[in-house]
Amino acid sequence: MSVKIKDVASAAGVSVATVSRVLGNGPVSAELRARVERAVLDLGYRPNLSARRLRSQHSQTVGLVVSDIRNPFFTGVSRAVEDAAYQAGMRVILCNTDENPEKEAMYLRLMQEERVSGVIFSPTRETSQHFNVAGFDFPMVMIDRTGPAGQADAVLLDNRLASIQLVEHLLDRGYSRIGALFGNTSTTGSERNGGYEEALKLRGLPSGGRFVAPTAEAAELAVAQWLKEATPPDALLASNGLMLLGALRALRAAGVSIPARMGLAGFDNEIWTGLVGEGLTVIEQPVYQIGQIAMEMLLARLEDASLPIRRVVLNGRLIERGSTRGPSRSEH
Amino acid sequence: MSVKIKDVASAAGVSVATVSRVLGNGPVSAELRARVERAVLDLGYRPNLSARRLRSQHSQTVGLVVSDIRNPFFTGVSRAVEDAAYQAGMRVILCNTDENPEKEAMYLRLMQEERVSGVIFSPTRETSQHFNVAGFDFPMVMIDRTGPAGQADAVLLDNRLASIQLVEHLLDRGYSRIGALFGNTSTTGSERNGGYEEALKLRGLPSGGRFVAPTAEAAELAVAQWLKEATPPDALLASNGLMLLGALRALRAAGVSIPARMGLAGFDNEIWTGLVGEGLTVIEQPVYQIGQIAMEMLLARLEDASLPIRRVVLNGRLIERGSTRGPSRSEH
DNA sequence: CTGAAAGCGCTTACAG
DNA sequence: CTGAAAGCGCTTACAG
Repeated sequence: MSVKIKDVASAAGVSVATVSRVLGNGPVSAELRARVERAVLDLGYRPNLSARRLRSQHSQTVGLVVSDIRNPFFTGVSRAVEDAAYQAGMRVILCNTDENPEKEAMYLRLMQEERVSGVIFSPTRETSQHFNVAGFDFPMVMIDRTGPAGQADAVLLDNRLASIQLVEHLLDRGYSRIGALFGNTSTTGSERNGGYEEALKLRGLPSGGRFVAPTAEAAELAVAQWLKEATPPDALLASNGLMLLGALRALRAAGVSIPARMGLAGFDNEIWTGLVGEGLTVIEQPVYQIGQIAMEMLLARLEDASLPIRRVVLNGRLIERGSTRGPSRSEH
Repeated sequence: MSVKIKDVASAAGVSVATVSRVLGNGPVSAELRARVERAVLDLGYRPNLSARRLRSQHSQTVGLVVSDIRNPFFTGVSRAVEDAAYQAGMRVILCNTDENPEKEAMYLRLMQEERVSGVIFSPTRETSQHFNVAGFDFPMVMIDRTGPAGQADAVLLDNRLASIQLVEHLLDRGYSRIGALFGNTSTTGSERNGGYEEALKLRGLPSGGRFVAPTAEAAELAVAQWLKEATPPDALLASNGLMLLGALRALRAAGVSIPARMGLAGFDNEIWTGLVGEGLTVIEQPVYQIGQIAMEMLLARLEDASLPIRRVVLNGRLIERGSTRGPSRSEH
């Protein structure tokens, strides 16, 4: 079948150990090294990574476990993780869990079978509550969502602060009945709701965040219903790109003008948020950096397992656009 | 360290061969099977996939080599490939090549080292021209872009037809000077240009497609310059989602009204194309199916290497939106 | 610096 | 149906 280390050894007239050392940059005389390199090229030899992993007990592989790679946030993160991983000579295995705790469990089992070096994980709230990092042979870095309190490294957005910024921006612009939609499957939703409530309470205003599935469809439905109620909000905050999209669709379908009749703001600076109407006000997350830092933290821990557990909290950036320019004066 | 098959064997009082057979659904008596399964559960045993792969000579892994996972087309494809792969008990290794032939070569070498079962590949034109599928030990399925003529399975859009549909639609709507932007790194761009020229020639109209890097930035620049020329087009066709975005930005920056002063249409039904202004007319690609079919073709070939080489060509779907409603009458 | 030998954790003929 | 043994392709002590 394919050429193996033994073939290279005979072609170069050395032992397999020497070939292995050349490949691994071990101590080899210049002459033998040259002969081996010649033979590798001539034969087109490619080491078998399964054999190498089995023998060396290092898989040089990291798992990336997220809900759906098609969520632009995770798309961006994954690209950063890949870049950093390949630079460090590691492979990435990507897993989509669809916010489903059973799939999460299944993929984590798979990661064990792969004997991955580590995992970068964005868990559902359910999973993060009752699972024990100690039950796994590999370190984990949580991204976007907190894992079990203090058990693992994490890189997160300051969700509370971001929500506060968004709410205060809306209030400054003259909106007063601020509604909000949060995802019900992650800790992120709860944290953002926390900031939202805090900011309103500070001004003595009532809050009324609603929790729905973190999808465009669920958000669209929720907003459509909300508009039919007695006192609908005059501004809406949506907790991720998909939900912001759903909210926008519902408002358009109902003919509610933005920003006059309804202010609209949310999370994730996706391409379309800058193109739609006069633009949607959003909190931009440092997506690429989140992936990059997660990978750095993982590599650091692989170097030194005794490192203290770390949480890196990044600030989002408020991008003000037309969708929050303020309510129409005519209503006052 | 971690529990291995030998531990399970002693715990169950059987040989390692029997444990292996239970795991692989081989012929084992009900009694021994039960004892082994008990032991597997008790010990939390997880087979080591590197060892399994080395011994069985089956990696159960496919490589997915694309230019950038953040291109929504490839994001969608990758999700479909993952889904199909995991269902077939296979793993996916994702590689981003950034339209760079050197990275492509590097990752294909890596695929050899992984001893992948097969690769799903979207090559640059340069790579596809002078590379030999026979030089690899694994089968490939090309997606989105033709590989070396007739050497490998492929699943493609009918790019020529799609371009024709787009051009005829623009002509029907009253546009007459139709410009076009195509990516210069793939066969896809050439094919789409072919359809574009053919459709115009049929009506006796001049064509003038321009080839640029398939990025939003390059397209934006190209359109900005085009607008300054003596006779700019009255409609523009852009060959993928990123270029369509760039074109849109350039038109907005120049204050050119769509669809009155300039019709705009392109490829890829990305979310924002339906949200912007009165919507952009696009050809929708069956993204998920492309990934799904690619994986099916790969699995079929792994079953039977003697299968004839196949090309699956899918039709796009024209979605007519406001951006091509027709030029303003005032000009006539 | 170099080589012979052991062994990583499995699967798979081979016998029985 | 079951087990003892060989071997997948490497790396890594161990001697020299």
